[in-house]
Amino acid sequence: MSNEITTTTTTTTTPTSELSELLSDLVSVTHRLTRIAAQATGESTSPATWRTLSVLSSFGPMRLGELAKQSRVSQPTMTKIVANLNEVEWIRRIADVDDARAWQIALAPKGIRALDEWRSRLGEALAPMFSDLDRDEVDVISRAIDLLHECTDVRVLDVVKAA
Amino acid sequence: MSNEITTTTTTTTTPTSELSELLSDLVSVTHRLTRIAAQATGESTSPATWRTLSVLSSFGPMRLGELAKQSRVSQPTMTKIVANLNEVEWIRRIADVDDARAWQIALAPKGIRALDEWRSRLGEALAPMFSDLDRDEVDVISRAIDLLHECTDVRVLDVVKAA
DNA sequence: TATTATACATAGCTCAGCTATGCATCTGTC
DNA sequence: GACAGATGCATAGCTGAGCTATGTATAATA
Repeated sequence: MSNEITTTTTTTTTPTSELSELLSDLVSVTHRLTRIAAQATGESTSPATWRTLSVLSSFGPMRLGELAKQSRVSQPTMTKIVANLNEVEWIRRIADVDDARAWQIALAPKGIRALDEWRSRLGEALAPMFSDLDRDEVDVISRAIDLLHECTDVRVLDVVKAA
Repeated sequence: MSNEITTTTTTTTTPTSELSELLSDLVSVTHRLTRIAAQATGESTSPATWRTLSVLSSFGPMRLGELAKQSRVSQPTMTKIVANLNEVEWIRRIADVDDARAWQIALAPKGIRALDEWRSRLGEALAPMFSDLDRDEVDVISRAIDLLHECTDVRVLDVVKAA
């Protein structure tokens, strides 16, 4: 590494430089993990689709546009994703009683099953790489994921507006 | 869940089912983070390219094929990436003295700078979302990243050794 | 009722990544 | 040392995800 000069000694605040390195590392390792997962499971379904299903699973039915924001894709992209998901009956479109332009997109039983199966496949594919971890280490990762969820879930919206 | 029979009873091991959930969560949150990063920084350069530069930065010069494995892309894809990187002079191709078919791909000064700048941009873009974290929480994430690195890098090292 | 805003759909493009294959070089066997 | 197969990279061509721009229908409002 080339720019290691700026190691500060403060106790509580995290200097931006350090955060930068941390976050870029995270993005790197994370992206690698995604690729490993994709290759290991021979995935044909796009990550965005799984993310969409996850969002529906976590937050319940919502409009297509909202779903697009949550899943971080453009509205036209979400239109495609939803169309595909509809075709395989992983979701249902429910007419919005208050607004004839809109749909509520809801997870269908098949979608729930598919999501579960995906998670299993993912776990099976990746587990061998993580088999050496002990309880504590798994716990660290688990807590980190929770933190990342917190940080990316809610404020996401604010940051998006700013950009 | 198909192969849950093999869950051992030792106290320290983590059942596959839990790992599955954990890992799928990780992949989800991770992918979201990637998209946030991409959108926030208005990235035009592909993640694979940054990953390639990171690998070179961490492990030093290596062959194109090896780089492909490390970065988890196919060899033809890496050929493209390297061609692009070469064009903007972020890497240099060094003829391999032992094998006229091969090149050693090395990070060039411009590439080092570009990588640093990317990390900064990433940090600046994402830092606001993580500003509320205290030292301990940052530490948890940091340790998780280390663990992930270990778990995903292992074979990488073998591959490196092999060469 | 006419105008503007909003929600989703469609069209068309770009680019990353893949497989299949080609070409050059290396390695091993006779 | 020459030929066969293996290996390293390049090229061709395809697919699919994502985007912007725009269209169409409905809402909201003056």
